[in-house]
Amino acid sequence: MLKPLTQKQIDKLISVAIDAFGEKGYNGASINKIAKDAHLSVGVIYKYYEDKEALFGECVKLSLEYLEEIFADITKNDVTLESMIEDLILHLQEAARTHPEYFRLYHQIIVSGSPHPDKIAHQIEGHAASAYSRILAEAKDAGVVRDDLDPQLFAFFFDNLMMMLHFSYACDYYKDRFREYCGDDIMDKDEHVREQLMKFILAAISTR
Amino acid sequence: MLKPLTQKQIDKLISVAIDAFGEKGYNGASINKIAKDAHLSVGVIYKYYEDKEALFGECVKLSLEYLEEIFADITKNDVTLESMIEDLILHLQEAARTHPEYFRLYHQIIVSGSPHPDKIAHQIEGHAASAYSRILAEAKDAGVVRDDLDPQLFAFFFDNLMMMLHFSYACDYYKDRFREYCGDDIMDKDEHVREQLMKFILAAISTR
Amino acid sequence: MLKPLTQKQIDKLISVAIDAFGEKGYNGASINKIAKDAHLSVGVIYKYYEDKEALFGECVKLSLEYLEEIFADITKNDVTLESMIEDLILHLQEAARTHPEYFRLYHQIIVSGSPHPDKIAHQIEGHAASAYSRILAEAKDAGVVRDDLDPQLFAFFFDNLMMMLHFSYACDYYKDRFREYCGDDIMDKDEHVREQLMKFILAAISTR
Amino acid sequence: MLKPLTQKQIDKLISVAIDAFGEKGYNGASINKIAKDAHLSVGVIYKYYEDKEALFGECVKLSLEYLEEIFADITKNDVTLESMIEDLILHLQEAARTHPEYFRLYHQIIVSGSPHPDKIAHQIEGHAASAYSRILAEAKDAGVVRDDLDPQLFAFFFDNLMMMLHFSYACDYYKDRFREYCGDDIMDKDEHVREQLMKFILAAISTR
DNA sequence: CATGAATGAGTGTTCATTCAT
DNA sequence: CATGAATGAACACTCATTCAT
Repeated sequence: MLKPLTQKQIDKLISVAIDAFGEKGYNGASINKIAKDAHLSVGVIYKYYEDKEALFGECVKLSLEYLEEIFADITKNDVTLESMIEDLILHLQEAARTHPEYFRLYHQIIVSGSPHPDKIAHQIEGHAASAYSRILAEAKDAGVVRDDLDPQLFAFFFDNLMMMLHFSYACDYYKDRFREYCGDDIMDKDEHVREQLMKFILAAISTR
Repeated sequence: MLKPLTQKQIDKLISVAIDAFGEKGYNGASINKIAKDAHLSVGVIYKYYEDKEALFGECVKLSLEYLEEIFADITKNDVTLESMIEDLILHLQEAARTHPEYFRLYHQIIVSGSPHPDKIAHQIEGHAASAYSRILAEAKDAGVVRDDLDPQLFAFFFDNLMMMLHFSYACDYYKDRFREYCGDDIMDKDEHVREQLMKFILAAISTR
Repeated sequence: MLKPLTQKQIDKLISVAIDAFGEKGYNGASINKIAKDAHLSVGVIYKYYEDKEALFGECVKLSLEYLEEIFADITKNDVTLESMIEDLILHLQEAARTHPEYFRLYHQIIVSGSPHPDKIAHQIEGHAASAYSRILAEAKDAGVVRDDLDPQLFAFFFDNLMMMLHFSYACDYYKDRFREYCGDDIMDKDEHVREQLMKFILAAISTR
Repeated sequence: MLKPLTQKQIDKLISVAIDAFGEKGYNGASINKIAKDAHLSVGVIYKYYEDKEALFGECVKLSLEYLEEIFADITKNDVTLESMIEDLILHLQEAARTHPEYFRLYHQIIVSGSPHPDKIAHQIEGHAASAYSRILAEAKDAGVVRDDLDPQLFAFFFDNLMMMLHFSYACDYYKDRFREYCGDDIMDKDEHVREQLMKFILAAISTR
């Protein structure tokens, strides 16, 4: 951080790289093109990052940190289970719209067999997992959640729905699929989607 | 070795290719490496497949056919909604275990970088979507499904859970995530997972 | 010639090969395509010809033999210098029209650095050279040819004109060039060309 | 060696490329081999030239420019028809000796296999054709040229002789042929050749 | 030290040649 | 022995990485 590259330049680099990796994949993205788009020399990138994989790793790390914030925000506000879930969905919808590139990159991690990024990614998964588990444990104690569900599996299913939700707002393929399932104007009905997903989840987990 | 490739050799080629494409993606996989791993010459691949895209296409086609069978099997047995869903989950669990490479390839198609991702992958979606719609329509007619849910969104959420399920058995990243959520031995408890997922889904969709 | 391939098959092969080499050049022509077009297996070609170069050499040899015949024909008829030249031009015009492929191939030899074919080609050049020299020597003795011309250079200039003439009827590039110089309908005025070329040559060589 | 290629290196590259293309033709020449011979990496060629065709194009362009100079030089000196022709022959002899590679390349363009042969080569023709036409038109006006010759065909025959002349000094096959016609020492008697060719041409075209 | 042009291993693909059948 | 599918070196071209400036 004390090196000749300003923070602004690094931010630009990472931002350009996240876009590139997210759109074209690890192999499809070109370091040289990233350098050009970030108005940087290739050389300087290699001063900061060992190789392509390291740059990819950094992008991933930062994207995940961003995602982390979303979850952090939610669990801060101590409210009802229902409002928590609604909040989470709302945040994900908004985040996936304003920063689809982070989600797209997240999606690329899964597919790129790089050994390094995984660790970072799982770190953030861990956060989500524990966040969800906490929410659910509390809800269970409050008696609003049925107790014949394995809380871990529940959190897992829940996160699955959340992941697919944000991918469906951020990634082209999933966007198409979303429209195919729900009609071309589904992307204009965030509230309806939110409401329905809440109904789905609440019914799934609530005591009768 | 100078007379036509045996079926075994072709199978080996396709199997190697599916692995390669599934692991490294379309761009990351190398035809020359595939040839070497399949103990074949590069040239012979080009006798059987016009180009890399054609080989990829063949891999996709075969994977697709395999996935189709799963859905075909399920809807054949005319049974209750509950047993249908159970059947589906069971089949997906088994399929994702015995042929994870098909699901990995499927996943690669979804992330950018593969040629014609739309055409190819939407075929699978189409099959799944219509299978789900049918199941659900029947169930609704039978009055076992609540009617305050948008049927399209419902099918969408349902498919989301199914996709995440098979990816969680087939793709390394998702496998790790699965274990992180549910414990290292979760992959040995298929029945438990199935049972819990059924509970989750049935509660979500059933009339009270 | 006693081998399983009939003479007809060999003829077909050579004919196809001459077309291919003449049109696409040595490198551009494909042995496999030649085999296919000649309804022969690749293998059998390699039984008859050591390699691609040998096949090319054979094509060249046969083409040149064909050209040789033209010259042989002419010098047989003992006539005046004038009629000889006219005969030669006429023959070349006809030959270049009926068998442009031989001339096209001849043209390719010049350009292909193959060491072998040259010898064969020069052989035929030798024939032409001596034919021309003879004609001119006789004419000189008869006093119709000026004697301040080096007979060898004369024969050379004369042959140059003849070569360019047949290339101009047989090879695409030279055909275009011909038309560009003399108008689009020049190919329909063989007699005019012949007459003019004779005037040109006779004036060049005759005693005043 | 990591800062821009020096002009010397580029010149070397083009020179090597012209040799390669001129000797083996467009298809026969290998970019990788050219790079090696020019002591350059393959990659750098592609920094300077879009693709093989572009490199070939540059070689052709330079050769063309050189050939143009020859014709430009000649017509500058306003002299008699005779001296013009002598000048032209002299220039062609010298040029074909000092830069045979340009003429060899020119010849390669003519035979099929090169990209865009028409566009490229006709440019040269155009220059020559217009040069000849001008020369002859002037000569005709001056009454030194007989008027029973089709001026277009005349220019054509004239150019034919000039083309064969320079090819005979530049291309191996034609060189051998030249020697066979005129003796092994013919290449050492440029003046004699020039004188004889002039006699030949002047007699062919002059009024008696 | 940052630069960015040069590098060269690696890519997809072709085709002259071989050799099991 | 003829066949023609298989072979694999070679091709044009790319791009992550290096290093002279």
